[in-house]
Amino acid sequence: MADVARVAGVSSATVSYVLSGKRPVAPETRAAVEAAIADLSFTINATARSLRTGRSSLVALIVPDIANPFFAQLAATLDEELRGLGLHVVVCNTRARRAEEQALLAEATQQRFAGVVITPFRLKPNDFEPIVGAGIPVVVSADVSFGPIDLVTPDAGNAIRRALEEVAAAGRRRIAMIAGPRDATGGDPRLEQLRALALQFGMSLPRELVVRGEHARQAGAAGFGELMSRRYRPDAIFCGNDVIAIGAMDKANELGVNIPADVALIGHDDASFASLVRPQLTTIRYPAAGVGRAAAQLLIERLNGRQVHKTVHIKAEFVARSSV
Amino acid sequence: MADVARVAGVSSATVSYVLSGKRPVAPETRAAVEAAIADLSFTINATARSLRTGRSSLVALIVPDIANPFFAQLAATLDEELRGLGLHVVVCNTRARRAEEQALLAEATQQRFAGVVITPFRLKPNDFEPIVGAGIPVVVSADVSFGPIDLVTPDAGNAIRRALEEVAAAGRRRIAMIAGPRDATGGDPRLEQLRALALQFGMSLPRELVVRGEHARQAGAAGFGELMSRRYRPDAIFCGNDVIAIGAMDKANELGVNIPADVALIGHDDASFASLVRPQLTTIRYPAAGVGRAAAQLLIERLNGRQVHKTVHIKAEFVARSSV
DNA sequence: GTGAAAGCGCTAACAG
DNA sequence: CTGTTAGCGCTTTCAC
Repeated sequence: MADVARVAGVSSATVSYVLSGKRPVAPETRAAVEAAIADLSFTINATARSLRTGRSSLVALIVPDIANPFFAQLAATLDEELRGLGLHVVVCNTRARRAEEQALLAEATQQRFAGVVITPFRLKPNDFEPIVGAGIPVVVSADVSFGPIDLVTPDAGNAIRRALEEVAAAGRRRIAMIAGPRDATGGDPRLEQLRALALQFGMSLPRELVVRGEHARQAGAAGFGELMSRRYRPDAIFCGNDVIAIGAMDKANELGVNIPADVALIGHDDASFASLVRPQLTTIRYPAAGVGRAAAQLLIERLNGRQVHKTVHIKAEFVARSSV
Repeated sequence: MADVARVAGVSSATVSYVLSGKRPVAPETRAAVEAAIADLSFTINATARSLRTGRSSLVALIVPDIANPFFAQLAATLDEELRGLGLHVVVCNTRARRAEEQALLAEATQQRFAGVVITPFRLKPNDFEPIVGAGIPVVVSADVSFGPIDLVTPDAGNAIRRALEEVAAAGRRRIAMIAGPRDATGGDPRLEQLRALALQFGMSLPRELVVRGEHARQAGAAGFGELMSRRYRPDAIFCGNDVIAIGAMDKANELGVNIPADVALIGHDDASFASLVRPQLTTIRYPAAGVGRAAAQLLIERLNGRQVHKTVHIKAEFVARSSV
């Protein structure tokens, strides 16, 4: 920048103002500066700018698995929403591991990121104290609250009710669930909610019909196999997410179990592949794009100075396809 | 850091050395510093460090569509490979638009990123001059070369030959392709290569059996519809990638065209959903994880000082499933 | 084993 | 409309 100033015969402040437009610059001066910039193929140093202004143009998106289409879509939407403000999305994979979640939060703090959007998996509310203390806006996308952190969370009651109606209408009574791991923070709200609502429908979700594993295809297959080996076999299985449901389908194929004739299968999220598999997956749609937009909105408001906590509920929706 | 130094009763240089371990520090001094750090919940400012050292810990991954499972997987792998070196991946979506590709390259330059991995779509080789001139290592993952830039590229000859064998064995002769857009850089090598090899098999790929569109599901559907409306109907359709192939399947369902009885369908990439759809998609597998590892490797070598250009070929592989 | 001090490249008062 | 200048917070010689 000093070089540019010299070549253009002006001060470096003027160069800065030409670049930022934060104060008027005479046309000839501006032209001279622009010529010098082109001549020297000068590129402003965003690092120096960030140090000086204390503002970064990077937002971290911290998720358990970027290869999961739900999170990939979330990343795409967030990017789309934030790009207009000159913000970029740094995607970080935690593989659902607590240590990596912590490390990434610390990293975001060190980098003085403009903000963080995170789907925590094994983090506890007080893990957020340092980053919040550092003044970095954080938005959590999760089923459970993390205290004072802005939250985007599903409102799935109706969708689950609709699913149960459908299941009941098909004459099914023996509900099971392939849920997430026991040590995920907040337990498994999807499980609790399903259990509560099932009771209202006169069905039960007994402990022995709940199996657990990671949110992975493999775990879905294992879970399904386990449930099929029970003396009391379920006739409808809810899954923690669609990836698990796909794994369950894998195993059903392998075992020659017919879906939905022998057992109904209900996913969660409506990931892009849910309508691709056969039978097409009946699922609780939780729209990644909607979540991304809400998270972006919340973040932007914080960036604009909002101080009070806010929660946004995103309505989930029952999508009837062929697996029930 | 100055605060920490004051509280610990040492100089800020010492604090820096405690943090970096770049020179020995007496145990008591170190303890005092660490206590002060904890007391003040001090977090090092990565921006200031970057400005001073001229090194960033961020690598940009610039792709046409992060929601495409191929690129999502690429992102995940790159992250995994680079994390050990303390590098983070900034995922940037170009939506295949030249203007966005250019803007993102410029942004990476301004941010003085440690490196860039990019799948260019409408960029020309000289678009890379500024960033390369700025000394930022760039790795391109593409079918065509971008001159002096390190390249990860498919070696798909055998896989395509195998596909053609299969098609020929099924008694099919009328090959078609749903290719990418005409204005993509380097034209469409997948098309050229298919055409050349088809000739060797005594089949032809006439111009009127090539339709074009974006690498999107919608475009695949449109392309399939167009091909089905031809007087000279194909009996085997190759697709530019799996997303296009899925779109073609959508349309086949809609039109009541049976795959593979009426027409065979061959995808490209083996994206995660290829084995999920019914019929399962026969495809040319181009392994995203392999590409990611190769790109990471190339980048790391550059970071370690390699100056000479390098190209890595990743073997593609024919995956026979049910759509042929 | 430790400290003093220069300076990375920029922005934003302040002054004219 | 433009210039001067003081740092932002760190790393790294150089000196002790």
